Amino acid sequence: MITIKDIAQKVGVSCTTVSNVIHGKTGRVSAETISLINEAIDELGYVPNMSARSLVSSSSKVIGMISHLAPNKNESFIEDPFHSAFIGSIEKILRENGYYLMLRTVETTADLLAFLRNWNVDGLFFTGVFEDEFFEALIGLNVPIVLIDSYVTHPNMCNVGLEDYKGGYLATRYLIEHGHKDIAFASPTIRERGVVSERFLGYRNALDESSIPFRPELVFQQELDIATTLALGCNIAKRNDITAIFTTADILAAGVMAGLQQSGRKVPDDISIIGFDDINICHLTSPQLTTIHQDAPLKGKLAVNFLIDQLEQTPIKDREIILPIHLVERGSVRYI
Amino acid sequence: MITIKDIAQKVGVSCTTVSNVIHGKTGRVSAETISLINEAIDELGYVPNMSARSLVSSSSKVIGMISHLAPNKNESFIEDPFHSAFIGSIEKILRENGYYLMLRTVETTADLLAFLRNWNVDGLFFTGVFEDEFFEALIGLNVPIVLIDSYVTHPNMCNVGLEDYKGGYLATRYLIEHGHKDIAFASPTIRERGVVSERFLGYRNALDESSIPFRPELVFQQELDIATTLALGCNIAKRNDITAIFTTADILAAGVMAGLQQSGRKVPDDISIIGFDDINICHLTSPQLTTIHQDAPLKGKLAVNFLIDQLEQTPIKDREIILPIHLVERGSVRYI
DNA sequence: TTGTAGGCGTTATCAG
DNA sequence: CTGATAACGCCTACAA
Repeated sequence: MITIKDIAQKVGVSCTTVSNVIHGKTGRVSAETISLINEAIDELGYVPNMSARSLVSSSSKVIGMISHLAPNKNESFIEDPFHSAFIGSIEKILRENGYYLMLRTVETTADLLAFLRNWNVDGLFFTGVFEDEFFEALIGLNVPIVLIDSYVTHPNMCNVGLEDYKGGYLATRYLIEHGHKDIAFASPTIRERGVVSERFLGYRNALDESSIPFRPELVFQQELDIATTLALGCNIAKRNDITAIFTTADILAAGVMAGLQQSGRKVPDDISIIGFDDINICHLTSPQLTTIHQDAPLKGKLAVNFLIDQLEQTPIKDREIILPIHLVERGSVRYI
Repeated sequence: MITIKDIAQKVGVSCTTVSNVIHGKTGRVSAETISLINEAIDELGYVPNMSARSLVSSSSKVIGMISHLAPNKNESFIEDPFHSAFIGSIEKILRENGYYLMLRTVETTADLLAFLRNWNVDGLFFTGVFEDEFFEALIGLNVPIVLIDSYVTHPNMCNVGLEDYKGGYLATRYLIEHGHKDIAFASPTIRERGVVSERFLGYRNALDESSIPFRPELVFQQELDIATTLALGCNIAKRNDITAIFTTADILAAGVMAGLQQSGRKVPDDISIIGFDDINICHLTSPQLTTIHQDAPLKGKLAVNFLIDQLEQTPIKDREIILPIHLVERGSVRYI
């Protein structure tokens, strides 16, 4: 392993000088020394030892992308295909800024704390955090945190989110404008202050606005795994009191649509359906899925920028970015 | 930050003893001291500093999951939904064994080398490596490497793969048994010694075995992004000389099927199609996709076990595991 | 403009 | 059975 010492020896200077040059503290170093050092670095192929740096500087350049799992569940890190969409985008921008991305699943607060201290983690990303004990633990941490798709805010954190309420509202109004009155709402569990509850609110208000009574029996909450979503489609297929479904995730919409079709119902002839996210899958269903579009890579990018601003102490104007959504018309909704 | 020193002081022993207890070198420590130390560790919430460990022991417990990107391309880390499926599985098992997972994209060999030395990376995962300059660089590394889905082998590495040839063969024979003769082959670029070329070989041999002449014009190679796969479906829809398609990825099959359907062709009435992987998407198409099944979580699990065996110097019998595949009949193939 | 020295938290060696 | 001590690679006062 080539160390700073090696290159200091080769050039005939001290470690300090080498270190200074590496860090651009070039004010008090002769131009010649600088280029000599840089040459040696290239030649010997010097690469900094991050562990040593981390040890001495209490900054590690390690960013954690945390998945908070319920202790009993046996899920994998990336369940929803949408979730995984911006990990790539995040890794890319972090890397370009000299950071490293660790993926880590934690079950308890203690797990998370241990992880942070194990590596002197510089910053964290979370998605879909709720206002629970876990969040309480988060706010005590003195590590920059960026929350994605979370409706919990705190002066210590930044948030990147979406016009979820508007998305729910637009989707529902769109269905209403197409003559639908019996509109189901399908989603994962609606949790207080979560993305889904915002979308649900949009749904409710669009209904209210058109004086369509809200019927609790048209709200379906379940997991996002394929089997469950298919089953939901099959169940809805048996009923005659639903003409349209607003679904809070494309993956859910696709499952429900498949369930409906496998039960002999036609989309959109018998039942209209609208999704959320605008992931690739929208193009794979027939008919293609009408949905609420969001820009996942941009979300990732903004999240990283937030984190980096916090890390580099760049003064941050806003601590929150709400990305716009818009409706994309495809073929899964019809006029009745 | 609580250090080993803190707990040594609290208990009234030396750092050495604490370190020894932590590492289970408990042979020469009194039972009382041991429990005292363990209590203090719990009470003070001691967590090891991995950087310090890494610095002194030249083992970091960091495992890299590397994505090798062509320098110009602007892809994200996880393009194929199948690819992402076992990252979760890998993270889980690594974690259970005391390792940490870093995601990293590299463009050049130099990038990779720098990353390895930055963190004293203990081991690496790669997927879909070919026999190119990049691979040449890999074999020079003295780091345990597990290759996933790669048909390059080397005494220094372990491989986890699939019965790709058999998969291609079974899929094609299945189509032939259903009366098809005009069978297209759709895949990403067929590269020498790659997964796809093995599947292609299976396709060729199944054809040969039934004395069906191979027609190069029925081989379609393109990217896996949705737009391209849809376009392929549309193109095939225009032809009348194809009754069935073997596709080397479900995501591709789904796109082609959608393209066909959007062009007014019926699956499987007009054209039969069979996929590969058996990802969730198979259940979302209508008809559901007949495909070649593989067990992605198991693949991840075996890959990690391989790596850990290498890391812990466990003697390894085989350096290669080929996972079995089997055909799953659903609704996208019909008799003609 | 450059060098010296101390220390970050941990482990290993070797002596008590 | 236990404890000093040096070393890992790097950074930062402070000194020259």
